[in-house]
Amino acid sequence: MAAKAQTLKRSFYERPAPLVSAELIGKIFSYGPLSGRIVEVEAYDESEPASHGFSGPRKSNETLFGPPGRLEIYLSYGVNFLTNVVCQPAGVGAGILIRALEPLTGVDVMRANRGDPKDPDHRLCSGPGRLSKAFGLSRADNNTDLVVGKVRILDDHRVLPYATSARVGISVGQDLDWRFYAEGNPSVSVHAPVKGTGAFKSSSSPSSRSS
DNA sequence: CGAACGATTAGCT
DNA sequence: GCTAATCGTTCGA
Repeated sequence: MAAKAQTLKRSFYERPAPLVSAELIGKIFSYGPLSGRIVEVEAYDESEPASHGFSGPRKSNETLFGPPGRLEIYLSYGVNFLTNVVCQPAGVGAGILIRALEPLTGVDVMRANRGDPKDPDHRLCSGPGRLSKAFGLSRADNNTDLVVGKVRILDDHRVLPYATSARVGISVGQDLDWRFYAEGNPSVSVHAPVKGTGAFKSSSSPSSRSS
């Protein structure tokens, strides 16, 4: 029977970020005619320096400290917009970075938004900056409500197995396994493997792997 | 007030 | 594999 997808309720987001993260894997990220299944996320918390909310509430990260169940769009490296889901009760500053989606509908629009006609489907939303661009999300969409707004996260009751690992792209907080991803899914942004902290010998760089 | 850096990505060696 | 692009925020003098 075709399980109909329904919008996640507010209460879904009103829980700790790592817990919500695990349950977000397999859910559907939807914006108008565009949709994609969530296959990779990372949890963040104000209590650890890896978060851009670590230095406390600011005008720029106001959304992150606001009510749960909203979208926070954040400009990274002055180049890319990253999409976050605000979690926890208000004021905690916890969020979830959406890192990758498996495109479901509106693939042609996504490709147009990305501006690369040759981009294969599985790569359109393979990365936090990429999926934001594919969905046309920018700073103007900051603070969008995921429960009653134009962007929704839907549950079609499909369960997707996931694995966990340390988060990527950060220099601190790597001891926490707060990255959740659908193992084997081609849309997962398989970033560089977690590197050691510089204790490797000079000859131990087997970079002979081809892409 | 100036310098440095970041939850990334695309493009070149 | 490595680095530039690009801008808002943070930190130090």
